[in-house]
Amino acid sequence: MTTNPSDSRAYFFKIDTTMKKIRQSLQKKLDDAQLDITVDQWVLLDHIYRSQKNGISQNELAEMTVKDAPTVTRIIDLLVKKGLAERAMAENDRRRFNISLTADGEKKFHDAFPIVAEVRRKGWGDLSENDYQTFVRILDSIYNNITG
Amino acid sequence: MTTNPSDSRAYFFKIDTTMKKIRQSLQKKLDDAQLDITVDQWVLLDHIYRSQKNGISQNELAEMTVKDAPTVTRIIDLLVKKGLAERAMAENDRRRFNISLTADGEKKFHDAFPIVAEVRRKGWGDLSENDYQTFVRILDSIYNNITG
DNA sequence: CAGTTGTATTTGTTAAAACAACTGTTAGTG
DNA sequence: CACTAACAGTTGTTTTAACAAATACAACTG
Repeated sequence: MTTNPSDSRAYFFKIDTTMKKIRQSLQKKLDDAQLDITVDQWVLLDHIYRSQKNGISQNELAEMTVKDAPTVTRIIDLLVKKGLAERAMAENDRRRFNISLTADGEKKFHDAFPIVAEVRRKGWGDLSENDYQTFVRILDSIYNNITG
Repeated sequence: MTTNPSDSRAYFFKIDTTMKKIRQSLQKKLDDAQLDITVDQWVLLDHIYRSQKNGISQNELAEMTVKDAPTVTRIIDLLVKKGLAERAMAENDRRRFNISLTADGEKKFHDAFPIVAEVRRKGWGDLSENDYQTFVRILDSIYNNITG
């Protein structure tokens, strides 16, 4: 990072390019393992898995992942087509679906998780716990400054 | 961020969602100002502007922005269609184009820049210079760990 | 209880991402 | 010089992003 005034605070590019590299690396490893899912499908799979006790709506998934509703609809279409997730009508609100994983979906989660964890570890390298807390604090702060 | 072991180091989501919010916010402000460009078009516009002395190839733009060559081809198609950029045959290599901005492209850059800068400032808020250096160090480190 | 407002999801469209396959040009090797 | 490999860019296809508009249902208001 230079001290060129027009570059200072040009952190957008860095976040963006770093995230792109992470996505590319993760996608490649998922492909290599022949898991037949994309990174975005993994992200939804992960969120569904973690909230499976109650079942989760598409809108909730959209908000958590910062995707919009149509995007979530289409990714879930793909997950359903692949037999990894299913839509159950919510009994108290017929507009809503409760999304859950099928047995195959849970298996997929468990197959993919170690790969994701490995990329995380590799990316983090030997950065410290202190770094982690600072990093999270800054990201949260940017997030809140932008949305707030 | 919880201390749940399965969540620790789940920094991918945070980078991803923060970047999405930044993009959404910036896109909205570009739209509000009726600048008629997307965030990705802005990113290319910015990189072309900053390397305009020598003229830059599509491949170089692809590498800098971590987009692949077809994506760059198509975004430049759009910039050219909008009259913001132009392709000049490189005189010493007929495979290559030197991409540069038109007068309208430079005007667009100057019109959009304050908006981008404002979103940057808003996102950064009152985080410190020290934070900035740490943030950049960590992002660079992750980038290198992933690609290296 | 009719009418409005709000919510959950889907469909249509344009832009962008990434891979594969292709054209055309350059460089290197025998 | 012919042959091959490497390089720059384009085209085709599937997935994701995001807006707008539509459908269907729920909740509120008078």
